[in-house]
Order: sequence, then C-alpha cells, then structure tokens
Amino acid sequence: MPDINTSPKTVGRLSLYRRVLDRLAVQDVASVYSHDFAEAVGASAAQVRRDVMAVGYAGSPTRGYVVAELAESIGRYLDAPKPQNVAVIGVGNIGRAVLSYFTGRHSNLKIVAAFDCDPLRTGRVVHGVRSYDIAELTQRIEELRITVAVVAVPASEAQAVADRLIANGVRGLLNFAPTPLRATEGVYVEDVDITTLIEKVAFFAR
Amino acid sequence: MPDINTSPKTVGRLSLYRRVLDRLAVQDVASVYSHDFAEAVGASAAQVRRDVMAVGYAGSPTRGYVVAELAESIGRYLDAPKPQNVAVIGVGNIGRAVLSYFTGRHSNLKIVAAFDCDPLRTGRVVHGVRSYDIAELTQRIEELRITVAVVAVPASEAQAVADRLIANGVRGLLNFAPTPLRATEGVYVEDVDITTLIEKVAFFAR
DNA sequence: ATACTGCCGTTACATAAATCACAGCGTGAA
DNA sequence: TTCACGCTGTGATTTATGTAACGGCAGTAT
Repeated sequence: MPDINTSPKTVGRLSLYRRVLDRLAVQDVASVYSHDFAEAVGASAAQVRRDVMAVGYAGSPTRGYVVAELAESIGRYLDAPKPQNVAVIGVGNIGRAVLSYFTGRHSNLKIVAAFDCDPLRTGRVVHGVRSYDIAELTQRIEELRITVAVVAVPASEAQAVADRLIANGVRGLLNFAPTPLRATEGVYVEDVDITTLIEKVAFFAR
Repeated sequence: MPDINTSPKTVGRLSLYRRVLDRLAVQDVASVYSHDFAEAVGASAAQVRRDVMAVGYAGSPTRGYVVAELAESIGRYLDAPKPQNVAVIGVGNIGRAVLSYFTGRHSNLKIVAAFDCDPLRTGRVVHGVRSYDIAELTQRIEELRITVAVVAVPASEAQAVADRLIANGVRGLLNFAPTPLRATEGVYVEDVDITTLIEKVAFFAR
C-alpha cells in the first residue's frame, strides 16, 4: 500500500529516518521519543510525528517509537515488494561517485548496470557494476528489468538519454546534468543541479 | 541590494535562468517571451515573471525580456560584489566530481582549495585546484578568504568538519555527506543526500 | 489619430507544507 | 485505586509557495 499521495518531501525524510534508525539500532537504542529523534534527524518533533503517521506506525506515549519496529514499518512503506533495479548513465566523475556511494549498501535498490558512450569506460566493471556501451541500452534495460536511472551525462545529451530511457520503460530519473529534464506524465524526475546548488549556498552565505 | 527575503527556491531558479539565458545568447537569441522562456527552463510563465520581478528587471510587452539585459540583471542580483572563494572538503569521488564540474566555469565563484586527510590525495593539484592536508584548514581559510564550502567527506566526520568550517568563518555549506548538518544561526546549509534522492525517485517510480 | 493586439507587472487566490495546540491514554507513584 | 505526568496522534492554524486573473501599455495596422 504505497500511498502515492505522500509528498516527495515526506518520502525523502522517511528515507533519512530509516538510516538514522539503523544507526540507533547498532548503538543498541531500543526506543526514542519524537523529540529526541527529531534532534537526530534535524527536524521538528511535530514533523517527525506527522511523517510517522504517513507510514501507519503508532508509537507509545511511554516508550516513544520502538526503533526496530519503526525502521521495519518505514521499510515496508518505502520499499517495493521486489527489489528495484537501477542504472547509472554516464561513467564520468559523478557517475562513478554514485556507483561507489551506493554499491552493495542497499537491500532493495540495486545498481545493476552502468552505461557510457566512451569505449574506454565500457566493457569494464566499475565499483562492482558492469559498464556497457550506450548502444546496448534498450536491450539491457529490458533484460535487467531496470526501472530507475541516474542520469550523469553532459547537459547536451541529457534530454536525449532521458527520452530513450523513458521510451524503454524507466519510470524514475535522478538527473545530475545541469539542465532540467522534460518527462512524460507518470515519470518522476528529480533534478540535482550542482552549479545551482553552489550558487544558492553562495547567495545566502553573504 | 541582495534581498535576503528572497526564497531559496527562487534563488535556485534564478541561477538556472541565467545559465539558460547564456545559452540563448550564444544562439543569438535577442529576446524571449516569458512563455517561451518558461518552456526552456521547465517552469510556468507566471513563475518566470514572478521570479524576474524579484531581481527588479522589467521586460517589454512587445519584445519580452531582452536576453542580455536579463542575464546581466540576474547576475547583479545573485553575485556578490566581489568574487566568493569556495573550498571543497574531501577529495573522494564526489569531491573530485565537484572540482571537475566547476573549475574555471564560473566568473564569480572560485574553488580556491581542496582538503583531505589522506596524504595520497594532498599536496597535489586536482582539476586545477591545489589540495591541502586538512590540518591546514584554519590557516588556509583565513589566508584565501574562503566563505563557502562543499562538504564531501564520510558521514562520520561531516559534523566535525562543518563545525571547524563554521568556527573559521565559513557562512555557507553544501553538504553531500549522508547526514544532515547542524549549523549555527546565520550559516546557510544545503543538504544533498544522494541515497535519499535515489530512494525518493525509486518510490515514485512504481 | 485611433482602435486593437498581445504580453508584462502585480494583486488576489489556491494549494502545499510546516507548525501549533490539545485531547487521550498508558504508566508509575502515592 | 486514584492521580498526575508526559508523550503520541491529529485537527486547526499559520506560513510558504505556486497559479490564475486582470489592468495597463508599447507597438501596429487601419
């Protein structure tokens, strides 16, 4: 029961909550109050309670949230029933960073392929992920059942790549190219423009 | 006259607008209507007009916005009077990606130093930027007048690094570590958590 | 000269997101 | 057993953010 009514912001926070909960579990913390947990995740207590409400978990007034249970509830809520396969398009600096960041660390999301147009970067295994020539895109997407892609190619090629991905059934895009991507209805796109982010920070830094 | 009342979202869009305008200028486009420009930046026409209002530029009913003039107005609005110096902390995959992404491309923001604790990554020049040992942080920040920093270190060290940066006068942080940063009042922090972003995309991709 | 045609600037409205505030309840102490 | 405490869940409120609507005006054609 994935409520698609849930706002992207809430989903993002829940993802963070889960990781913080995992860290607490390692530290043998059995339960936390919304107040303390809010501190740990950098949000307000009310915000935490509201987000937790979305996943349908209920804490107790005396113990707060049971760490293991809440983590498990968030997982049931966020994760698809079957693991989702992810591709990284573009094995430049950012692509490699994503690969190294993510590989083997996640139970329900697996980066199963990387693609590039440069022969020097294909046919190899980068951070544990096989890298294919972009020409094989259509074939591999189907074969590997890829539904999510990380776009890390130059701006000039980003939209063309995105169009191909979408045409082949990819439903979610995380875009690092410095240009916003157009997508058809039903495809979720998250643009992460590093230049814009630095400029924003610089603006408010003065 | 930098209106700090401006919302971060507007500032982010203005940064994007400027880059798209520069692209249009290269293509010898003299002027654009809000409608067409909105299409190019992936926003609504009303949104564009509203954002442009914030920078104090006025278009004409007949020509729309004059590309060169609007770009210049946005620059005057976004850019500090003197160029701002930026440091990258952590020369791993993400740090290097930021360095290669940004170097030499921006007129008003200059990455003037990189830092790492690994001797193999320091004392060298990476993508045109000199890399120092983290021990030199305090000294170099003052010497190079650094006011903005990109944090690209492991989560376990991110907060400690941020505290040092802030203590030395850095006022804006772009954080790629998978943990939210706490900062004192007056310091602007933008968290970019790649894991969270991929999970969010994956969630809405199903 | 004058009426007409878009498009911009701006105000008013709608939606989304975060915060506040309080009722309800389980527990521990008296 | 009863009371008081403190935390959660949730409706109400406030605040941010985006969208719609409309007056006004520069230019053009008649």
